Amino acid sequence: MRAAPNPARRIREDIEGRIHSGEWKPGTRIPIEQELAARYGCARATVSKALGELVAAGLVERRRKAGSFVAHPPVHSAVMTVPDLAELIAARGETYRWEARAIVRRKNAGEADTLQIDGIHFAADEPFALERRTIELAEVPAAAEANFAVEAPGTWLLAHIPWTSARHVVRAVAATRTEAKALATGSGAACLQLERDTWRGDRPVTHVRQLFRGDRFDLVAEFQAGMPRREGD
Amino acid sequence: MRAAPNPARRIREDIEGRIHSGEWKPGTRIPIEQELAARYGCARATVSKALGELVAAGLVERRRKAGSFVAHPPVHSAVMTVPDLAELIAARGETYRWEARAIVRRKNAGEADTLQIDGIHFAADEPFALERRTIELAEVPAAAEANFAVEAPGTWLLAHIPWTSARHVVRAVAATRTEAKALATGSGAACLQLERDTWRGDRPVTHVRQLFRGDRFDLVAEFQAGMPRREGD
DNA sequence: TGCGTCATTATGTCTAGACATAATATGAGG
DNA sequence: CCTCATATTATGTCTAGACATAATGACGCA
Repeated sequence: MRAAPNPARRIREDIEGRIHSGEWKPGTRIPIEQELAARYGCARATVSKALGELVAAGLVERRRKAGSFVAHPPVHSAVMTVPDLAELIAARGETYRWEARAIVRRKNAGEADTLQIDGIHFAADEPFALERRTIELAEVPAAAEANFAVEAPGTWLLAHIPWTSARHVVRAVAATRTEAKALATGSGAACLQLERDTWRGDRPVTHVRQLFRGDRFDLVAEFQAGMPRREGD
Repeated sequence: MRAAPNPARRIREDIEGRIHSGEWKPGTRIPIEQELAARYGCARATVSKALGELVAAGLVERRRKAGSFVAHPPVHSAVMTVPDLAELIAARGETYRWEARAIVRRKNAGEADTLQIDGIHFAADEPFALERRTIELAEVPAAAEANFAVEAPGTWLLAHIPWTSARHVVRAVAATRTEAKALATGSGAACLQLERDTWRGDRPVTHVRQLFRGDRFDLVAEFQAGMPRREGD
């Protein structure tokens, strides 16, 4: 007879429950793995795996010899998804269109060439976001061949270029007169500005600045204390 | 002789490297676990563990029977830290102050009581953020005893109340005349609005709306493709 | 008392093998 | 040619045992 279909999961959820219910407060020592193994009737490796997942979730801390402890107040962080605009707009049921305004290849003396692209993302034929993007041609030579007049650079890059780290800065700004005109809104309108720098290793790949009309766009971030879960878990 | 001090890690880093270098492009099939085990001279469980970590990192997808594949464009998501304002301002080297404007206990017929708190966060005696918070007293009875005229509710809640999930919505809005006055800025100024709903299980704990002057506050989010690593790994 | 050493302990990692499970590929029958 | 049942296959999970490693705490010596 199998003890249970999913011991590791059962252990994880049990401990999660005790932490969330407040039964085990931050700093509380969790029984040693041997004991948990005995209690749940499984191997120590299974307990260890469950605890490992709880560590990854930020709920538990482990120290050799000392033991496992309930982690101190979960860091208040959230996973923000920065979607590909084409997909996001399609998901809303509106037709997406990209319109390039200017594509400039900049030859920097001594430095690497860059490609700078200005354009507008449309949703249902209304301007949705302004974008200015800089691509480092040294890191992304293939970009010189891509036709950004037709395909949005974000979509193209996502499909072609691997990156390893990114930094986002979100800020509220007032639209300048030019920006307001391009976004079909009033001068000084509140806009959400999203800046993103992307690197591969320690070398910059691309920089984007996207400007959204504040009344047309929200950024949503979710956080599950416990697990950065992937679907149906 | 031991094969190597850290096979799992070696495997993970090797595969990571191949993906980031572009040698294995998105969609590429990764050799089956048996073969990797043979190649690296270790047990299949070890390979499986390494692949599991790469899945958690979003670099790899695994499908039963089909095999393991290099994941398609890493989901463009980022970890956004939503700091406690008192800490954030202290970290800037400015003095923090909370000023409550109105504390209202709302008795809702048939529903649970709520506590609504309006106030302002100050940094260096300048208004930094407006806040309106609603606390569900059914979930947080202790809140009735707390003195929110003195202590900021966010700080108090973080220290006292466990939560399990949160949802954030970030938006750019124009300040109303009242809001602008409270923030010492002009009417219609672009502000970053952060709304946060927090739950314990499926029951709401608190709702906050914070309004920041756009020229005084950024939200920064970082993302490391590869691993939501914790220290020195 | 104070300090360095060493045994102990709990986690960290790995192995070899087993069985479960889901999805694909194959083949039989219509 | 299409459809459904079946065999195959690669991942998913678990076990029992082994050894590594780091940190603690106890012991003994100065």
